[in-house]
Amino acid sequence: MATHRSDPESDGCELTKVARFDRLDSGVRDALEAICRTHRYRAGQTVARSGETLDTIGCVRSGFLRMQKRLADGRQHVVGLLVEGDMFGRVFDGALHFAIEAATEAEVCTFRRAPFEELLVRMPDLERMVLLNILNELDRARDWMIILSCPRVSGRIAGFLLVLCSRFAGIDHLFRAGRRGPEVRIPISRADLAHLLGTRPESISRGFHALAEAGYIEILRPDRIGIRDLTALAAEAGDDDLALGAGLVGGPRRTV
Amino acid sequence: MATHRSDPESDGCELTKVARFDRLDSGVRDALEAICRTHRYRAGQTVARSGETLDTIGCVRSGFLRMQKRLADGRQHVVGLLVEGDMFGRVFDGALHFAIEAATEAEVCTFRRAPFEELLVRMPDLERMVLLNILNELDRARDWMIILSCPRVSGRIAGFLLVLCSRFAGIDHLFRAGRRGPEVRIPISRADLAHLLGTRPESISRGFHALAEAGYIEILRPDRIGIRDLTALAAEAGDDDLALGAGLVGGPRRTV
DNA sequence: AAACGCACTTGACCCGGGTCATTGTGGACG
DNA sequence: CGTCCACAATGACCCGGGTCAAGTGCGTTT
Repeated sequence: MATHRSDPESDGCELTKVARFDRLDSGVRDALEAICRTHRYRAGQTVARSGETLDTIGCVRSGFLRMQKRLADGRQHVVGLLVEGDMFGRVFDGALHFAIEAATEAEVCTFRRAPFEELLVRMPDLERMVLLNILNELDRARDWMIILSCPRVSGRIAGFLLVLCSRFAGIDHLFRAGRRGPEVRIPISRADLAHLLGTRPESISRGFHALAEAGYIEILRPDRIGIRDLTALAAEAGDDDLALGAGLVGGPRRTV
Repeated sequence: MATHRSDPESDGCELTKVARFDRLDSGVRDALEAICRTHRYRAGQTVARSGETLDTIGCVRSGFLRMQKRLADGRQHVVGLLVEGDMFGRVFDGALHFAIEAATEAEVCTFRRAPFEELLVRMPDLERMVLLNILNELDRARDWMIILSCPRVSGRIAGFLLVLCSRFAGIDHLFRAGRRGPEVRIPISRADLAHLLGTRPESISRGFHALAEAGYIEILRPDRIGIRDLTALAAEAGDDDLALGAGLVGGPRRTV
């Protein structure tokens, strides 16, 4: 990691615990462990700046990172979230086109770039995994474009909730079955959500309350939403096949 | 290619003419040529349907393809354009998540999938190229999200024009230096443009004329736009560094 | 040359949401 | 226990653009 990164603590790293790596054979994994370090970030800390050329490849172990681009007019747009298991950084080349920040407390493990790329060349399995990872990311970006294309803010929120549901299922501090249906935790503020969905905090607020009034969701707390009608949400998002469920935030859609 | 594809004519293929392949050594290229066929499509023809599992990897030789997703509510959203040199289809796995149609007359060459993947495994250079291609696509998708995030339609149009300019520079039937500045050809209809930019044809029209009234562009013909003030366009699009210029429609941003 | 079709343009109307301002609300801290 | 502060919610206002409906221009047909 570049040194300007307000140096979070750092220590070793057990890759076996990261789902995405458990298919690799242990030789590859051992080689990875050797060039891996773990870093911790507090919410709001910068992980990488736009334009920066990272000397590492990163992998999120816990928490959320957001990728965002600051625009000339001051607008700031989030182009994606990174959650547990997601990788970032550029293999073989180049500068980032967006900044990466911790959206919540987060653990990130990093591989030094040169040895990582060497490994890539020597270990086709690993290169294959990286390639599939990137394909996944591409799919998520496209799904995200579909969500953003929704003309009404409430539709975009609905799409986002669907994504959260499918992504968080199984992670019990983010997704639980309440007595009246599933509940998701929104891990980011209204302001971040607004950036994410291309709108303003006020409209996010209005959107949530519109969905609540329609009976599709229940606002248990600002950051805790009860899902009451999944199908209606999908319709609101304009999603025909709940395909968004696999969208935006991580989750391998295919395996090696 | 799957057989339902209203069979365009097809013949051999000279890969050396496709810019993206000219860095590969001739051995790899010969191997590719052996599994390559060229197909021609008329504007509007379907190249691949959403959900279909292509048995080929494709590469655009001329013209435009558009990737689009039809939504439950009838809306239809374009998630990207493919131009000369761009590749599509999925290596190693999976169904397409969107349909691919010819936006204009187009030539496409295809590689049968199984032998292509075999080549990938045997030829690291090729796999590297494919990986970089996908990374490029990802960047373009993110840039496109930035354009789509622009709240005003005129800003989105401005962003689109920037992309066209940078992408078309050098292709003289699409981009020429007129006496009062560069001129780009818009290769698709207002209706398509509306789908692309997440709006309606009427607003596209109004947007163009707003930019024209501001003096940023001149509408020589509906499909032929004179660029008068590149900087103002960039500002309108909210782009701080003209980064969009390398966006959406193809164009390797990095090389092997 | 007249008629037709298609794509683009223009106008009128109205709703969603951006914007600004104000008012809750809950947690941290003295 | 009260103060402070950040965030969320709500209200008022107005502009952009979605929508529906004509109108225009150009190429093609007969």
